[in-house]
Amino acid sequence: MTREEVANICKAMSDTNRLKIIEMLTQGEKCGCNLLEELQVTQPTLSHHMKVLSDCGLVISYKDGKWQHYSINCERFKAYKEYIASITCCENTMENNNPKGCCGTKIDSATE
Amino acid sequence: MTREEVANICKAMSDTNRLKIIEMLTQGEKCGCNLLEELQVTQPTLSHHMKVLSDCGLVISYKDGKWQHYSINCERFKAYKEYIASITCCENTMENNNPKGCCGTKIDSATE
DNA sequence: TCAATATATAGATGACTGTCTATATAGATG
DNA sequence: CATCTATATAGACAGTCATCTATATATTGA
Repeated sequence: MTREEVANICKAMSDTNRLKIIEMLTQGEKCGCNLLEELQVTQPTLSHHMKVLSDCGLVISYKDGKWQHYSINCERFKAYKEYIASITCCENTMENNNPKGCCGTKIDSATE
Repeated sequence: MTREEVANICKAMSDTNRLKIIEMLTQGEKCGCNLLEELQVTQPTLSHHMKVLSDCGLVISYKDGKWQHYSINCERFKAYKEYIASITCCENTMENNNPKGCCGTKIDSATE
């Protein structure tokens, strides 16, 4: 997953309404009208949010009659989780040297 | 961590330059001039990015002479990781019922 | 076929964002 | 003090975003 893809996913998740949608989808797939009931937005606004979530690959959907069913794209979200997990801090620096507390590791290179 | 805080962190991470900065800080703390060397932006733009990362609590800094040292706020980032980890999909739904593949779990509630 | 329902698209608008140039502030050094 | 270096602030600008209203499309059911 490229840095740009991660940035796009983060952008999609940078809205509280979309975060709420993702949280709801954690419980399993939902159709648009189900999601709409829980959000204080109009239907076109929800449609816009679902497009944003779909475009970055975080959400997948299929049509079933007049309903559009949405769910989290597990594989895609897993890749995102792995990127986030790779952002370490205390985990891998405290072992080496830690002169100034939790994150205060020394700079190993030059320029100082 | 509230949904709004998560959204703010995601927004801060929704820019490739800021993601690169975070990746660099994974190796340990860095001063502004170190970061600037690796990015194709002007110094005021970097300053802006560091403010965004600081304002959402993802990055902390201290002044040392004329240098400003930045590092990842471990606790804050850990809380973010925990939120992301709580967004489950296959992990907890496949055990129950899974009629349509990976994410196609049935809706347990009403409205259909 | 007609009406109701679910969803998408088009277009508008006010707010926010990433970037720049210009300038200010502050510490280090000769 | 004067100069260099590191960083921050101010202001501008083009682009993007979340939201709305209005409207179109598509499916279901009487």
